[in-house]
Amino acid sequence: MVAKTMDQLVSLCKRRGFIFQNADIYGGLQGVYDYGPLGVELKNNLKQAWWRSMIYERDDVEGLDAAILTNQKVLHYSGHEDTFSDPMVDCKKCKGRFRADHIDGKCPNCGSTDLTEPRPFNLMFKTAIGPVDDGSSFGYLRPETAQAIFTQFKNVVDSTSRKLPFGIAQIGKSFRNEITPRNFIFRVREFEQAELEYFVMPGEDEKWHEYWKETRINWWEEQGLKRENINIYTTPKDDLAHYAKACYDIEYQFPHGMEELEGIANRTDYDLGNHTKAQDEMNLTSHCHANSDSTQKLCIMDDNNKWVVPFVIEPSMGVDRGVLAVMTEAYTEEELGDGNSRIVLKLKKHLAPIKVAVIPLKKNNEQIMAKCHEIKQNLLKLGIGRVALENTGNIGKAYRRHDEIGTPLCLTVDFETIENQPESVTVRDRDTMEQHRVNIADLATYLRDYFNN
RNA sequence: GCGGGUGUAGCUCAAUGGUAGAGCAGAAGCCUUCCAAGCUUAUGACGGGGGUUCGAUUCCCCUCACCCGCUCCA
Repeated sequence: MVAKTMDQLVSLCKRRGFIFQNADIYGGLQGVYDYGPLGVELKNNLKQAWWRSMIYERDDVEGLDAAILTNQKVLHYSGHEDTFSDPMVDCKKCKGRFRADHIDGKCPNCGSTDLTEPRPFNLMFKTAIGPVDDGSSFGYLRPETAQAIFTQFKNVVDSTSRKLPFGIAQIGKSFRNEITPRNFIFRVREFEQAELEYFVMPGEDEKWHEYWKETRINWWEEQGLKRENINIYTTPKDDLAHYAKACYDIEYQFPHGMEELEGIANRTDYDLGNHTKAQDEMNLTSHCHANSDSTQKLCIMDDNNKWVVPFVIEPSMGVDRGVLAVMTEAYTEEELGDGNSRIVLKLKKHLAPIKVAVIPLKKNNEQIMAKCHEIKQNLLKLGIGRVALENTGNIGKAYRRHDEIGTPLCLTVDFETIENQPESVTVRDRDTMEQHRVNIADLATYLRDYFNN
């Protein structure tokens, strides 16, 4: 049966080249990981699946790839500078918030001792911009990709003639100086997000919030996660982030527990309200930061020719967490009888790092090797993804190796291939281990059908 | 950040105050070899720094990283 611990996954990731500790040869860097040869393929495939479903398969979402370096004002008006700083405690009685190191267990406001535990805020990475590092010119590494979507809202609307509802999607790195990175790539300091900000008419926000919850659950199931391993957590009103009216978490049964994979928040008009100029004219429902610096009105014309600041529904996924989830789900240890077993990564085929392995039955036979090279070159033209030539020289090892990295199909060139007509190879299925012969002339059609279904 | 634990080869483990051993993986080679076969050859480690000691992988201190709990939420 399936026995999976984080240790097993970490071991597989290193052994096979999915994920390595960053700066490994110097002892590592806490909460930072690098994706290896197979990991980068898997992660790219997952991001591509997201991008396809968000943008190519829809008519109402545009893409964006904004900078990581962020103008300080963006994160000032977004509220991050206020809420994301030193460890803070909240007074549960008067709701005051204080730096943990400035008080000693007692609220300086009302005297209550009913305080929350110190919590880390403002974990943003600050960096000097320009040649002189005297503190006069600095920016931040973005702590989330979302803010650039809000600050570029007007430019996107103006350049694409969008009407509500519509969305802007973005994938990219974000940085948070987490106090406690933990659980492999689950909580890290440099991570990748895939975020959609979906702009809707105020009043229609709750409907769309439900819509995106269902849509995103379905997408995760398409990535191979079993519904029984997914939990939908509805954040209680009292625990909601300052910007959210409501929030669902899509949680997944990771090796270390049921934890958040994606958040789907109703952010109302808080973000656009924070960043817009002329806030007084906007009929904002949120309590926004007074903004004296913005140069644009972040609103859109509705059907009645009235300007409106849209509400925002935000499905925000952790890409690294997604990689961890699909690997967790796919990791399978199977008994084969006689004390024999194999590890199989039963990834969905669109996610598999290597789509097809071409394997010589005997690696020191020139004819077989030549045929393998020829087949590999021809398969590359299909555009189905990475095709690997596997020449370890032992057919059983090659199959086990590709089981472990999730390669869906192995093609083996044997003596029959080079001696008989028409030329054929065996095709071996990762999950069933069954194989059958396919003529080389039919391979292109066979593989296209296989990978398109 | 606090408390607890761990760190020996690519992976999984062993031994030891006298300078480290195995299985598997990886490399080269032989074999008409379809589910981790066999044989030959070569290769590979005490996380880092300091201290005690004639001598430290082992004992002590510091540091780095990972794991568990508190915490967190992409």
